[in-house]
Amino acid sequence: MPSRVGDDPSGDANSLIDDFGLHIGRAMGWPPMAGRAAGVLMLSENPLTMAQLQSALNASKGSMSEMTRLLVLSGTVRRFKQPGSRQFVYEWRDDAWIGCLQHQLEGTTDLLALAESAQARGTDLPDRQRARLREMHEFYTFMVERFETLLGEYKGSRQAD
Amino acid sequence: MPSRVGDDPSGDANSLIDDFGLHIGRAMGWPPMAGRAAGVLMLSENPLTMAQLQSALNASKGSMSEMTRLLVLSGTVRRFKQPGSRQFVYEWRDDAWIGCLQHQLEGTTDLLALAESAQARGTDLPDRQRARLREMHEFYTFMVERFETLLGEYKGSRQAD
DNA sequence: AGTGAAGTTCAGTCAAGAGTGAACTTTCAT
DNA sequence: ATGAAAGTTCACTCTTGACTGAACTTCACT
Repeated sequence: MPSRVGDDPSGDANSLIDDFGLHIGRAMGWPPMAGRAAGVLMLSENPLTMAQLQSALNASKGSMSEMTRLLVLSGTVRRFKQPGSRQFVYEWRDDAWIGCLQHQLEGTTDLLALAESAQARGTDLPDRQRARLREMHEFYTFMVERFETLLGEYKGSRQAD
Repeated sequence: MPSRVGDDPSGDANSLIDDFGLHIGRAMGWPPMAGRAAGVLMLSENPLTMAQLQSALNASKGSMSEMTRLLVLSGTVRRFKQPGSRQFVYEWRDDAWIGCLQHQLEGTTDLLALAESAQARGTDLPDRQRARLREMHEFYTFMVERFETLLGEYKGSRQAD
């Protein structure tokens, strides 16, 4: 079972891949496999076909289909066809981290929505509880606003390169 | 099975509790039960004993022990004894959201550590891959720094009240 | 239109993790 | 010191969700 990474099939590179799987996967709310796929693509010189990804990760075709779907959806990976080829290849995007930041913003926005709904459903509660729901709402309002700023700022800092 | 929330045992309040369980629990990397417990405490007029939490959530003693441990550790809930009582009570903290923000900061710091380790392990890779690892490192450096600012700012905005 | 390769879907299997409850330890009032 | 109540631990069960693989669909070239 060859599992090449870049051109270095060492155990080191593989443990790095697995670390990505565990940590980035968890951070993004992905299954471990998606994080590992992200790691492989990040460390690959060239775009990879699904078959290459599959053998690098020692995984099934079905799983690869799902993972590439997730990665493309998240904005971290680009999917395209090389001219004259009938199969897709996948490549880590230069602006991948913008996608991750956007993803965090979306998650926070969902929690803001929950806070709003909670506040709306709790109008007839005693003062203290209403105050708590208000604090929650204020917190997530603050967070969403700041995340938006952060996203703009990060995009800007990259264009300045 | 009485599951009172505040003084309103309606289905509405319970579905709100379950929403907390699903969304906040997920956001904090907790099991659903911890998020539900957080919800009950947030919506309770008075501090609750473990027995009260248990009956509100219709859960086991062992589970309550673990959940209160998580919540106290996260900094969202305070555990103390009322004078003359032999049992602990649990109360949602005024500064609970600071704990959540700190938690996010810690998660991001872990990813920064991963990025550093990845960069260190990838010094002999070709340019393109090294550049990707550098971008990852820069991204998480940026995020940790900004989260720290955010935390300070949020703390400040609360003191101004 | 026909053919084979590429990609997707989905029912089933397997593993990870949440929750339980009984046994155990700690704590405190007497 | 003793005993009852409070709290913790842990082996087990049950649920959830990740991954597989075979059947199916889509696509591009002839």
